[in-house]
Amino acid sequence: MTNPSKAFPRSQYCGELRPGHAGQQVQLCGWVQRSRNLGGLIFVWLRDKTGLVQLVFDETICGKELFALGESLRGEYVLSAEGRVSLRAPEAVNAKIETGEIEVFVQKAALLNSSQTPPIYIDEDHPDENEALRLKYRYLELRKPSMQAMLRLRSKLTQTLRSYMDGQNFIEVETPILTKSTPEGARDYLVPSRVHPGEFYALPQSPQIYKQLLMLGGCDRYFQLARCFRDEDSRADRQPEFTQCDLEMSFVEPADVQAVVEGAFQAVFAAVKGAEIQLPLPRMTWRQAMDEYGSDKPDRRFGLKLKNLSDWAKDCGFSVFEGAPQVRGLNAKGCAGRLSRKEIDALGEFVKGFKAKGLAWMSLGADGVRSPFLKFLSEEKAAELKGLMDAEEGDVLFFVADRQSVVLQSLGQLRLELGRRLQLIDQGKDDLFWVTEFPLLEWSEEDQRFMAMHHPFTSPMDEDLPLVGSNPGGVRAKAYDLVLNGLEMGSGSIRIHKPEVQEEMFRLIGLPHDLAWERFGFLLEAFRYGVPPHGGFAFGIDRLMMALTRANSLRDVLAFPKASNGACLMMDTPSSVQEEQLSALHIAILQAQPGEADL
RNA sequence: GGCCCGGUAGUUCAGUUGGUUAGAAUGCCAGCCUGUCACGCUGGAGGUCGAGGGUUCGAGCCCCUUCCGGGUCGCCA
Repeated sequence: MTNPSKAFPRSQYCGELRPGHAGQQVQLCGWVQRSRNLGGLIFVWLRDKTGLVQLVFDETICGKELFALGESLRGEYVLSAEGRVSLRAPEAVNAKIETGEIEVFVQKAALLNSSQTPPIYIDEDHPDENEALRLKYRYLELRKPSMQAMLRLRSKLTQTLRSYMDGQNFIEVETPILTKSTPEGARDYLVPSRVHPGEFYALPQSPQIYKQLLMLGGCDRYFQLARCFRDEDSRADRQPEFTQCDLEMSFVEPADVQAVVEGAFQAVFAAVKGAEIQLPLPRMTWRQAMDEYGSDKPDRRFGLKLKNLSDWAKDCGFSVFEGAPQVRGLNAKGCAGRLSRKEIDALGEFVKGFKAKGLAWMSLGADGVRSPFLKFLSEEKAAELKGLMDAEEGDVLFFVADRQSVVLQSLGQLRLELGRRLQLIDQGKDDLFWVTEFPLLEWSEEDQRFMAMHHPFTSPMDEDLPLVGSNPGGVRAKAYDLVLNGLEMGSGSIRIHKPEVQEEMFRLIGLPHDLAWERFGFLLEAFRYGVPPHGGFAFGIDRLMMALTRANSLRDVLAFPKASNGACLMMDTPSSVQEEQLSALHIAILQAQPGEADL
């Protein structure tokens, strides 16, 4: 019995019925997927979260009254039905549905609810249906088998994580959602205080400070499936609220944290995919990732590595290359026949989107070498270039000359674009690895100061401490990211636990002593009371789901996602509130309400 | 904030050089049909062409503004 209810008895779920149930009396509940009325015989597909089963209304068996009920059924009507499971004749078997070898002859049924004609198709045959409609009627979309499978997978994933973390001696602690605004980093969602006029809570971007305080609190090993909020524009892989598996450990170095995280991924892959992951995972330094792939989250499922040509370019004869701080190239192996001149020009436009001034190229076709800049090169330099690029007939070479950040980003993005266009990515493969030794700081042109690359509590690497005074930009951090198929799964670090190092860090990012104390005083004070060395990690559950299911968007792995502008189309939120609510919160709206502007 | 794509029946879409009453499929409604499974057959209803303005004798189509959805750059410690 799958349902103890006396009012709505249910002996099985629809999708569970098999030939072995033949002859049994079953009680089912579900929604009408489709009905086919042949006149004296009606076939109805009944659907629940497990799948479909065919009900048969035969007037000679079910009687006139029940037959009339069968005739009245329409899509998404809610039905409870009782009947006898019967093997179908061999020629009547439907191999397309799991329950296609049997059907249920209805003997009793009750119409529990009718339904309007649904605005979206509740099946897998219309995947490209209008996204806005699907979001508005998300509760209908959730009835689709693919959505049900996603929710089950997600539940399995979180159950696996909780059980694994528990086994590793972690305790789950819930940290506040109403917390303090942290000016470094992403914009916060703010919550006005009624009791404290003019003051605000912020929703957490991550439980970062709380988890460090938990280490101070002697918890030793903490984790949480934490909801996090960032008020920044969305992307296909970025939602304003998301869930992270957040963890922190005391008395550890990077390898200790990484071992726990690796184990978690191994457990998850085994549980939800039946896939085995070999540990320890591969590691690659940030420097190597940037040099070879132009990205700190490289997709290594295909080649096309970047080559540094800066030394070669110094006296190459082509002034654009000679005058640039850096020149790098990548070799699209064997693509001369697959990329037309028009497509190469389009790729030139593509890299301009990443601030590159242009894309130099060289095509080594069967009919000879073509390149807009070949005429500037001596035969010797051209030969050198081919050698450096590992070029042979059939290849197309691309080059960008600019300052390092532009060269790396534009070529890194070009590499991904080529991977997609030329379908170089092996979708059957999962590539999971660590990127380590991130820089501690990152220079911000906009603010003309160093910013913490990870966050301002990240510990420098011990061997780089002497560089802090002379070359802050060269200091590496005990910071590490986990990358899966070119997606950043998460990041972590060992934290600073020495007050004097923390003060130095605030100095490096230009945060004056007074301001640091104003913002993080509670933390700095706490650090005076015996901080254990500690570090941790956080990885996105949503992104992990996206990678596991090969989804193109986070919307596909969330029960109730937001649209790209952050709105919920189903509830139509954010929305305006009553004047009294605003005044209770001491808030006045300066601009016109949405919708009033055009009056 | 910038750029690109889209918005026509409940739904997915077509709509020619600007030209008669805006079409198809599916869904919906009615009738017929006892082995369908994308059931079939017959008939019917269904439209603010996202909204506003402009050009024109005439606009779904051209122009301007704007709203909505998707993608992306900036942004995302």
